Amino acid sequence: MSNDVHLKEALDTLKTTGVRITPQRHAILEYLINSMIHPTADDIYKALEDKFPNMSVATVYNNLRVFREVGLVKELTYGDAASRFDFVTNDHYHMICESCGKIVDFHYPGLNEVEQFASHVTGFQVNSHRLEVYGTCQNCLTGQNKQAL
Amino acid sequence: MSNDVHLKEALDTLKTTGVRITPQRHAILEYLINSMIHPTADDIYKALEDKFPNMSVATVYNNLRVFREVGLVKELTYGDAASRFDFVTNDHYHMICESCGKIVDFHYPGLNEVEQFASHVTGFQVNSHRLEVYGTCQNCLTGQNKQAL
DNA sequence: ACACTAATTATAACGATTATAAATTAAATT
DNA sequence: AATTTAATTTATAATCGTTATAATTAGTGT
Repeated sequence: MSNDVHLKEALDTLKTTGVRITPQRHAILEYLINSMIHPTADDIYKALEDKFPNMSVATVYNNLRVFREVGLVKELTYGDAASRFDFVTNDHYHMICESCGKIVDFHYPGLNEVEQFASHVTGFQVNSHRLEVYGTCQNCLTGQNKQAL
Repeated sequence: MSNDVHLKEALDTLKTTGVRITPQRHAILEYLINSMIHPTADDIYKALEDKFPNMSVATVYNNLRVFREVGLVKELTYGDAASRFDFVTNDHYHMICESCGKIVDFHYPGLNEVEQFASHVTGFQVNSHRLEVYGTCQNCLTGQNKQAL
């Protein structure tokens, strides 16, 4: 599915949910959809400061929260470090480079059985799960491109 | 394996690694091993303030970092919210109640194949993975014990 | 017991995120 | 198109978890 369609559908979702479509929201969504880097709030803020010189960081955070609540966006949290935001398309997991911080999507089928198993042993009603794989990317393995996570 | 043995082994690990065993470290380790709540740094700080009225929060954080580096402790990060710390015994995953924040351990075999698969598709060299299942615990399902996460 | 170095303490600083209040604006209604 | 109103944005300050700093204290091998 093309990015244009994704954007159009996202805007529809907002309309349906009664969330106003402001230029800032439009731009943030567009950036999120086209971005491949799983950006932080600050990445987005910086990327849009040419188009919106007066936009506040709070606006970015506020709208990312709105998008998350509506289900358009997933927040990936990393302790003290800044959260990264991911436009929701279809289910995928993340492979994270511990050397340079790069995040690569990968698809993997049914971890439903893990959910079922966990539900059975703990007695919890399961809603979702989170899986991340950590390692080192090819770039970092061959020595180039070192930078802090 | 009993908690006493765990503590003794942990102290051995420290000795072997050349990490000094201070009363504070002893107490933090002991608390971590006996605690079932996957405490935050602040939980630990508060729990030990009777025994160590002059202990600094920094000491707790410093030592948790040391323990993590030596492999005795795992840090579970949750975005803006405080990290929780888990004494490493054998491999297990976490079931997290989204209503009250309770964390329950559960064991599950080989997710190695996921690691292998991910490594294959992404070209990363895999080090580890993280899996968490989210849901609602029995207590919260039946309505009691509501509190913020 | 001594000396050497690491660990602790107290405090300030940091960075990500959120709360607040005033100003602006999207969009429903006329 | 003008009006209205509540939602949104902005600017700023505040919050909270965590880390850096520098001075003091205390483990541990000799």
